[in-house]
Amino acid sequence: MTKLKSVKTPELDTKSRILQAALEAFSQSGFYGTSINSVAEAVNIKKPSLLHHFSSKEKLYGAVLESISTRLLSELEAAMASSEDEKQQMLNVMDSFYRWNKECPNETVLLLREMLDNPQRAATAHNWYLAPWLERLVELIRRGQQNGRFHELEPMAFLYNIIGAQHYFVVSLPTLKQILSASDFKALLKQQRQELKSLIELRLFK
Amino acid sequence: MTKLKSVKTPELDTKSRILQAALEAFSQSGFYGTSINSVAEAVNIKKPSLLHHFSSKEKLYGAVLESISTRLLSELEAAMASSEDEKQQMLNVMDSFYRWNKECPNETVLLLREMLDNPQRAATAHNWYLAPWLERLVELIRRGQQNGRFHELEPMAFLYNIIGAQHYFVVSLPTLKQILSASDFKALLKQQRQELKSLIELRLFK
DNA sequence: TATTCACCCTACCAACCGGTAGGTAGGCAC
DNA sequence: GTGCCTACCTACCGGTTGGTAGGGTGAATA
Repeated sequence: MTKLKSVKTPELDTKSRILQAALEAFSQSGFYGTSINSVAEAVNIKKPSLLHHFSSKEKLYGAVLESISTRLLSELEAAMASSEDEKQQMLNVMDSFYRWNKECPNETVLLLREMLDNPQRAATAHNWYLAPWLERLVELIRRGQQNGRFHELEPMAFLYNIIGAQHYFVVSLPTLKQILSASDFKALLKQQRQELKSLIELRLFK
Repeated sequence: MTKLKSVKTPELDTKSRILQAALEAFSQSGFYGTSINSVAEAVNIKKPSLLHHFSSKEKLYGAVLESISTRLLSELEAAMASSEDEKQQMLNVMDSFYRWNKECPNETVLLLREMLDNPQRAATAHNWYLAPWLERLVELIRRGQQNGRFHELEPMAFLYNIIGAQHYFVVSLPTLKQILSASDFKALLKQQRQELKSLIELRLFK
């Protein structure tokens, strides 16, 4: 088991520090690969003290997932409220998704892991993390198509490819970083973003 | 731990049956979530007998990865040799990638898991499973661009988005299957494939 | 016939897992 | 003071893990 680097934000209370360390651990090693002991060590407490705050490993894992989910949802709401224009709204939402990926790669990875480990739970109806994003964006595209501003295409299939491309790119960044030189890596980051934007504009916008 | 259904192909020798069961187990539960005992049970032998064929869990895991890797490589060679025309070659390779995803979702999932679990090992230079695909396709696109048959774009960024979209779609199929009705699911399968093809033709082909 | 060897087994091990029992120290209310 | 709370601790539990030791068997080899 790799030792986790300790979380150094003493201004947070213990519970938040546990959540933070757990997010990092679960995203790096997965549910089974993470021991609550290692999480406890990362926040400099003993295992029973951690279990005082979260009564079981499952509960801790659930709390991490929930904190991600609520945060992601509020991000979406903000992005949707930003504009009235369909094209701009579309770009804003994708931008918001990109920013989340970039700022919280741990969360991105963990949600993908959850989908691999537990597809049935990940899919429990409205709990699935991508569901609200897809729903809102499908509506948005349909609206744009009725207004004659978007090309005719299957919104779901299109969105899944775009979001999937972005999602996959983010989770493979650690690998790419090891393969490419620093300058190539940085260039690819920019190019991928631009390329994705081109795909959206070329395929969706009239 | 979920019990694995036993592999019922008695014509294979034990070693191959172990590999097969291990692939399924690792892809479903990951390295830490899989016990070699459960793999042994799936092929109706005891744990020490499994360890007779693969001397450790790591070795078994490595053997599974290697068998996938060699298979994937031969798939690529076949696809590249299929045509001289750049456009057709491009479509053939993507088709080959698609077929692999479809026929061996376990392998697809496992390789993604490996990237999440162990980015540094996954990236060990020429071992990375996508490296040969990307290399060959980058060359192909460059050639097409010189011939004036492909649009000017950054091959790597374009390819990563396309392959990422396909890859991500495959690993989320189990989740999607639980969310959508059977007919919607089937329709989405078709639409996504068509949509991806449209993206390639629209963005790359002149 | 004697020996080797691949294959599979039972029995066992130390290490680690998630979780519990029970106790201590300090803060706050009365 | 007493009582009660939160936060943390040490010590321990049963169960599971990856891996080892060593024995049996049957087919090939000398």
